[in-house]
Amino acid sequence: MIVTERFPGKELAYYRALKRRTALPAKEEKNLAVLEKGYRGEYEYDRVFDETGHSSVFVFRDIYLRIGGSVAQYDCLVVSDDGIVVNEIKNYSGLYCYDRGKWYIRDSQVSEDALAQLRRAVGKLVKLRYQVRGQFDITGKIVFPNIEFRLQTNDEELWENVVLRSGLRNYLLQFKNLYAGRVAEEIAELIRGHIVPNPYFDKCADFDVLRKGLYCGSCGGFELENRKYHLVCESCGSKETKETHIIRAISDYKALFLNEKLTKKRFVEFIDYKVSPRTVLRMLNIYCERTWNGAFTYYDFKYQNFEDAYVNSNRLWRYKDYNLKYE
DNA sequence: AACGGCCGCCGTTGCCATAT
DNA sequence: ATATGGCAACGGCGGCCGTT
Repeated sequence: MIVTERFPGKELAYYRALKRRTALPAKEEKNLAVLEKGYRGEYEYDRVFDETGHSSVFVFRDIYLRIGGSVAQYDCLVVSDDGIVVNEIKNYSGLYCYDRGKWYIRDSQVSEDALAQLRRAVGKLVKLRYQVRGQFDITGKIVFPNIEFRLQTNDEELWENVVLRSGLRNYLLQFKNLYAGRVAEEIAELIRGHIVPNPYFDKCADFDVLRKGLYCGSCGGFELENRKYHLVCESCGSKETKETHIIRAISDYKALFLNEKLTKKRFVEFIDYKVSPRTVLRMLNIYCERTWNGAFTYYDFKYQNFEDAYVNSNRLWRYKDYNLKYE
């Protein structure tokens, strides 16, 4: 069963939201593409794992663990009575060569060393196990979920530590035979106790240079006709409720201004007063946790992101979206 | 200088009319 | 029935000002 769900990370969410409202410099555009590709790989891995089934084990997706003063990121941890399996997911594509600790694609060396990362990730957990005098196994694999990935190496140790797309289904199927009882519960509890938010990303966008307003969820256009209940995109004709637009904007605001409080005043400025402040306030009170602070009342989005709020807010939508993208 | 009452500011809420 | 938004009332807080 899934203990922690995977969401697009802070950095990916930040650049996605930023791209909507500014022109990204080439360097950031490239960074965004790398992040998107990585996320697609994790998504593919999750998809196959969901298909093969994980009901008998505990699965942690995309977590950061603070162990002994430093924080390590884990793409996926599988916990059973046997112990912990670490999966480091790399969505590489193309022909990669590995030779004595170095990775190459075509003639250039790859900056990261997946095997070293896996060893570090496992090593951190070994340290944690030592701290609690635990008695369980910790193993790991590098998973390459991209069908276009080819690996060339004579290194036996590496081959023992990788799972290719062709073998992914079979690899994940083995977890069906594992069992999570009392021991697994304890390990899962131990892991849960060390989870921290991603400490490595704390960028904050420049409010003043961002394009203000609301944009179409289908084509991204900012030219919207303001009707009652709906905003209609003037370029593609998609019609979305004001509620949908506001949720999307709250989600973007959260991704863009990590260190900034969300206040109503700031928010209506962010959406360029496209929806009446009265309605905005109602939405904030539905989708956010409010903290009273005298003149400085602020709101915290209850959901991970737009999709999370859109799908998991259990409200009946009297007025529907007519978004061409999803039809 | 310290205290306290008054007032205005600003954000929130209640209520209502209206559109769908 | 429900979403929206206008309007007015409400309430917390800080500043102002007069009194002690």
